[in-house]
Order: sequence, then C-alpha cells, then structure tokens
Amino acid sequence: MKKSNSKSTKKPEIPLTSLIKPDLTSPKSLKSNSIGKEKEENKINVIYWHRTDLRLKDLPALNKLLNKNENEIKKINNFWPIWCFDPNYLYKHRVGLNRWNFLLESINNLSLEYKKLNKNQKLWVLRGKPFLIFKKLIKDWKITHIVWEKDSNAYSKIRDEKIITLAKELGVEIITTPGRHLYDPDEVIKANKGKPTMTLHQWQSITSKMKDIDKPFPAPESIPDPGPSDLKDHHEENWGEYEGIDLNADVRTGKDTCFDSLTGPSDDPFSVPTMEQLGFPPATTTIHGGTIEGYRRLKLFLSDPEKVSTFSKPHSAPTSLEPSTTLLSPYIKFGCIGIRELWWGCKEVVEKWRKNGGKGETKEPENMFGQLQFRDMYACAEAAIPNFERIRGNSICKYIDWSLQNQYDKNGNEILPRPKDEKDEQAEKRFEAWKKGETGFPWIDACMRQLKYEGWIHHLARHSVACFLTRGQCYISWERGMEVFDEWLIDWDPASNPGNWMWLSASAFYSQYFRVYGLVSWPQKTDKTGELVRKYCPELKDFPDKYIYCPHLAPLTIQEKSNCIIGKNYPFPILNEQLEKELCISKLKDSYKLNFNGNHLEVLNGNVNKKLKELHENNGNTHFKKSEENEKKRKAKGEGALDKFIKREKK
DNA sequence: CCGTCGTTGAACTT
DNA sequence: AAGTTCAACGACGG
Repeated sequence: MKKSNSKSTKKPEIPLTSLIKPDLTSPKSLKSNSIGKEKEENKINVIYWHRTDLRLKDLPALNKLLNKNENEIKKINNFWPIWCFDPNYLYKHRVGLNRWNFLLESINNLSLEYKKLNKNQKLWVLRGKPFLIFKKLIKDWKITHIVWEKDSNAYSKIRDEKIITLAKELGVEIITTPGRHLYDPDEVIKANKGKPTMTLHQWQSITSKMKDIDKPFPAPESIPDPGPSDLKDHHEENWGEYEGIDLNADVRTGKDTCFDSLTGPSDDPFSVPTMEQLGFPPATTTIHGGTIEGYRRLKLFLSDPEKVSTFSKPHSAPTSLEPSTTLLSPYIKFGCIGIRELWWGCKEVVEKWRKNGGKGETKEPENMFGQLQFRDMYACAEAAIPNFERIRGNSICKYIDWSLQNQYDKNGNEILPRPKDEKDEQAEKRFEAWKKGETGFPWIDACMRQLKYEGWIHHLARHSVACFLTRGQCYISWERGMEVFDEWLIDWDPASNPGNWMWLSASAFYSQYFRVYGLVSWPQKTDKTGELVRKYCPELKDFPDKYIYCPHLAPLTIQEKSNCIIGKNYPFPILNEQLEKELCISKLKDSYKLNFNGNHLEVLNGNVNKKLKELHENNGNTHFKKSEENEKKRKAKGEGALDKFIKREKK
C-alpha cells in the first residue's frame, strides 16, 4: 500500500482519449454543465466495482465512463478497480471449494492484467458488506464516481439499490451499464409488458424488435493511477449509523467472521486471499479461472469453424471424458470473457463457414446462438419473477408435493438451515445417496462424483441427475438439487440454475413429465463402454461393458471376476427405476390436474398437500396398483434393463 | 376453440 | 440411421 501511495504522487495525467479507442456504437457523450468551476469539477475519483466482469476487454460500463469523460470532464484523477468479498452473498450461497478456487484465480489474473497496463495498479480487494465498504471508501478516497456493470439478479438489485441511495445522499455519481447478457433483462421485460419470457421463441420475438446486440467494446490502452489508498482497519472502529443501524457492529462484535479485516493482511493490504489463508483445503478441479485462460479457450473454440457452425447441444455426448462442449460456461459466469465477443466471434466464424460452402450448419435453439439465448431467457425470467429460486410464492412454478421441500415458519419466513424431515426418512436417505454418488446407478453416481470433483458436468448429465432426483424417480424437491448445484458448480448462475431445475422437474418451462431419462439405456446411447463410470466409480472399472451401467444385474461369478460385489463394494440400487418412474408420473399427473402455482393461496396456506393427497388417493391408488402390476409383469417376462440391452446387442 | 409447436425420451419400425 | 408412435402438457396464434 505504501508503495502505490508514494508513486501516486507523481501521477502522469493521462488524457482520456488515449485510454480507449473510439467506439462508434457506444452512447453519445453528455454535455458539460459545470463550466463555472471547471478545474475542481474536472478532477474525478473513480471506483470501478468488478462483480460479474472479471476481464478488461468488452466492458460496456468502463467504456461508458470513458466516453462520457471525453467531453464532460477530461481527466480522471484517481482510479481504483475493486473487488469486494460480500459476506451476505457468501452466506446465502454455499460456495464450494472449486468455485472459490476459480474465483480467486480469476481475480488474481485480473489484478495482473491491470498491472500490465499500469505498474501502480492492481485489483483492490476488500472484504465486507458492500454498502459499508462504499460508505467508508467514498469518504476516505473522496470518490466522485462509482462504475459497475448492471446486474438484474434479485439479490444484486437490492444490494445495488442501497448503494445507489447512499451515493445520491453523498453526491456521488453512479455509472451503470448492462453488459452481462446479450440484452438487458429489464429492457426485455419492459418490452414484454412486465412479464417474464417463458419460451425461447417469446424471447426471440421481443428482442428481434430491439436494436441489435452490441459489438464487443475495445479494451483500454492504459489505466490511470490509484490515489492514496490508506484505509484504517475496521475492527474497533465505529463507522457511525445509517438508518439507525450501527454500521460496523457485526465486525466489532465478531458476529461477522467471514473475513477478519477490511483490507486483508497488514503486510499485503488489498491482496487476493489464497485458499490457504481462507482456511480451505486445495481445490480438486482441473478447470482453472482467469481472463487469460478464458480467452485461450474462446480462441480455441473459434479456431474450429466446423465445431462452431455445427454445434448441437442435444446431440453432444455427456458420457465422454473430454468435454464434448466448449467448457466456456465458467468463464461466462465470472465474466472472464465478454458475452459479445463470444456471440460475434461465433457469428463471424459461421458466416465464413457458410460462404465457403460448409455443410450441416445447425440452427436455433440447439446451436451455439440458441444456447446463449437460453441463458438470456432465464435471466429475463429471473429478473421478472419474485421468489424465482424457490417454490413458495413463485408464480411460474407448478406446485408439486415433492418430498424435502423448503420449510417455512408461521410468518412465511424460510427456516434455515432446513431441518431434516424425520417423517420422510426414505427421501432423506435417497437425497444423501444422490449427493454422495451412492445410488447404485453407476451413471448417476459417476455424474455426481464428477460434479463434486471437477465442479462441472455436461449439460445433459445435469439433466439426467436432475430428472432422477425430482420427477424421474426420487420425487424430491428441485430446491434441494438446486442447492447442491449452487455449492458445487463452478459455472453456477443465479438465473440458469433455478430455471433449469424447474425445467427438468417439469415445474416450469417444460411439461412433458412422462419423458424420463433412462438410467441405463440413456448413457448407452453415446457410450456403451462407460468410460466416465470407470473413471469416477473406479470400484466398477473391471466390469464388462454389458454390465457397466447395471452391475447389480451381473451374475455373482462376474461380480467376483470384476473384483466388486454389489451390495458390498458398491451399493445395490436404492430404488426400482421403472416402478418409481410410474409412480412419479402418476403423481405429476395429479399436480398438473390441480394446476396450482407456487403463489396460489392454498400453497401459501399450506393446504395444498392435503388436496393433492386426496387426488393421489383417489387416482393414485389405482395408479399405484397398476404400477405394481406392471412391475410383476416385467418380472414375469424378464424384461429388465439388461435383457433390453442384450436384445439390442444381438442386433 | 382448435391446431401447431416445443432444445435435448423411449421403444419400436423401416 | 432415420422415422413413427406412445401419451398427452402448455404456450401461442389464429
């Protein structure tokens, strides 16, 4: 900190025109309205708050600041790019080791990128609640402008609104620009009369009337110096009151223990913490963060015109050891790469491919563009719908009487952490087995173990495990699965994750609940040898291909030969796939018939389960009997999964 | 009200 | 390998 202070006194005053190449697509600059006090007004102290954009290229918010400055103010006096570890956020989301690691690598990398442009610069890392931090920084660093990329996520909106109010009170200007998505979700919702976009087609028809997606914004060529950056640590300090709240009380009293200081270690203030400093063991993932790595992967993808042009998500293999997709999602999630660079990069490549007579070009929705549009569609749904990440109070989420749903007190407040459901011991057991990767279904177990180990699984593998947990077999609330993905996925996204869980559980977006992924037949479509299972469930690695997805059907002699006894070295399946599937479908049918969404009065009252139980009893008993009869018939005929596989093999 | 369509199923037929 | 049927929902456009 001392170093940068002494250097900042000899600050070269960089004209802003040299900071960035002119960009014709960017908004016109505002006119000056402060001619009288020009000299004073012309000097501005700026914080750029990085949240969803850990890169230096294609930053619309930075571009807006610099363009605006060109005419209005001329010079940035001091400039601090910051990152803020927000304990509220970290408590809300149980961020797992691999995502932590990816984040730390990404902010580290961004800090180095700043240093490359200005050796006095870095990413200034702070630890604490953003509102409190800004209250302090605005005063101590004499901040006049705060810049950030707009975030329409529910939590971010509340957090940012508080800071916008504070800034208004203190006369600080906030410059915020959308940039995280192809289109600003709030604008799309406005164009859709306040309603969420519930189908891709709907999203497309609305955005087709809006102006085209921005071209990528250029990177700055240089970065101004920071100012004197001394900040007293906040342990014992009283930060005063705001709205009657003692601002620093949580830290002083030790209630807020997420980070023990505002600026980090005293010998290296504002530094990026290491996993070790945070008390974490090393991450297990082989996927590494950073804008350099992100652009390397983007370039690699774009260098293969055939792959880009014929990309088809539904036909990519979830079973392969090497990812069959781009693996760009974590870099998009953390903003290590710009979404406009990916979009226009692909457009350019596909156009060239088409001109050169390339064959087999794919179209939306399964192609690359469709995938990015789906991401936007979920963001637009999330931004428009309160309680998007839960069932209760969610207006688009079909109510289904899942086991292990969120629990609420009499006032409708969620009880956290969720108490174990003693009455539903079977569901708790199924959930634990699913999470641990010990269901006895190798395909599910391999996916769940890969998810925990790598922080990433193929999109279709996510479908498979999500379908199994919810509408397929286990009949467990998607809220539970969503939480596990929140903890383990590196590329976790606040809109896509709940959105996809609702999709896969047929709670919203998708309704064909009778289409259930087979636990044996489905992975066999893309890999009969089970290489993913052999890697992540090594106890099964010696089984012949025939039994790799259904080892419990192997005769004991083969189990012995394969050095793995089912029920001893690997679990026997926790449930009967076909029977549970039929039960689930019949129950889903009842819920669809009732047709209550999460915001229905009977759901809020807690009366809905009684109603559904009645339906299950009236219709369900016959369904149940039917299912059991079917099961008996299957057994009599010997139509297990293995028999089907053998039949197919003979062909 | 009806017909069509919907990113990614499974089993069967040709 | 590609097409059909199964059983059947909701959004959307007419």
